Formats: sequence, structure tokens, C-alpha cells
Amino acid sequence: MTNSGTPQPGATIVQYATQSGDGTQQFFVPGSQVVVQAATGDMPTYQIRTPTSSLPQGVVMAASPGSLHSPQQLSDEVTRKREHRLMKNREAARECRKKKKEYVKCLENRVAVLENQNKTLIEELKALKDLYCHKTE
DNA sequence: AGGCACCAACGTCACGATGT
DNA sequence: ACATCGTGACGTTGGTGCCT
Repeated sequence: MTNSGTPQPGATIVQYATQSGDGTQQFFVPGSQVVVQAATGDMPTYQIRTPTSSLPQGVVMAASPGSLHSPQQLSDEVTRKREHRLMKNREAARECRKKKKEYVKCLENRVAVLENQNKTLIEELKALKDLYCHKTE
């Protein structure tokens, strides 16, 4: 089991845009360690679908600059472009999931911290109330 | 052992956002 | 206008625990 992608020594800073439109939030992930099961290594376990009759995902039929080739070369080019796009997207999806996972972990950390703070403040308030009550007596 | 439900991780597609 | 990126949605796969 190895960690796919670039190794991240120590902590990580996660920056996320908020949906509510109040800019971005930046979190500190202490010693974040994302365990990614990458038993497959570079080779995806999924079968590579050959492009069928239609061209999915907005593939543009365009000749490479310079010279036009035979139909065979053209279709090879299209196939090659598609494979490249799929590979890029595969990596992007992995990265996106990793980022999301870290973000969730970060939120959970914040929840824990805030819960502690809340507890402390409640105790402090209670102590102050007690103090005040004894004073007024 | 085998069937089943559940979960995490994955690849792919579609689509909006952003850059050139 | 086009290319590229980021991400939600969906289906697939492999692992695991539970029940019969």
C-alpha cells in the first residue's frame, strides 16, 4: 500500500471556497495522513472502453496542426487524445477526493476544538455565576 | 461455504468555472 | 471560441462482517 500522488511531509494547508460566498476558508491539517489504497499502481483496474460510434464528452474532431493524415492516423489521434483526457481526469478525480477527505477531517477537528471551547466557556460561566451569587448574599 | 448488505475507493461522464 | 480544471453524480469493484 503506497500513498499515491506527491508525498506531503507533515502538515497540510487546505483552502476551500465556501458555498455561502464569504470567500475562502483556510484550515490547518495537523500531520494529515491520507491513506489511499493504491494497489493498482499506475494501471487502472477498470477496462478501458473503446470509443464507440459516438464521440462522448465533447470530443472535437480536429486535425493536428501542420499536416492532415490518413483516416487511420486521424482516428489514432482521436483515441490518443481521449486516453490522455481520461488519464488527466482520473488523476484530477483522485486529487479531488483526497482534498475533500482532508477537508472533512479538518472540519471534524474544528468541531472537536469548538466543543472543547464550548465546554470550557460553560464551566467558566457557571463559576462566575456562583461567585456573583455569593457576593450578593 | 455461500448469499447478502454495506462501505470505501475508483473511473468515467457531464457540466460549470476559469484561463488563454 | 476553445482548452483545461474541479467536482457532483453514477455505476463498478473489492473487502468485510453478518446471517443461514
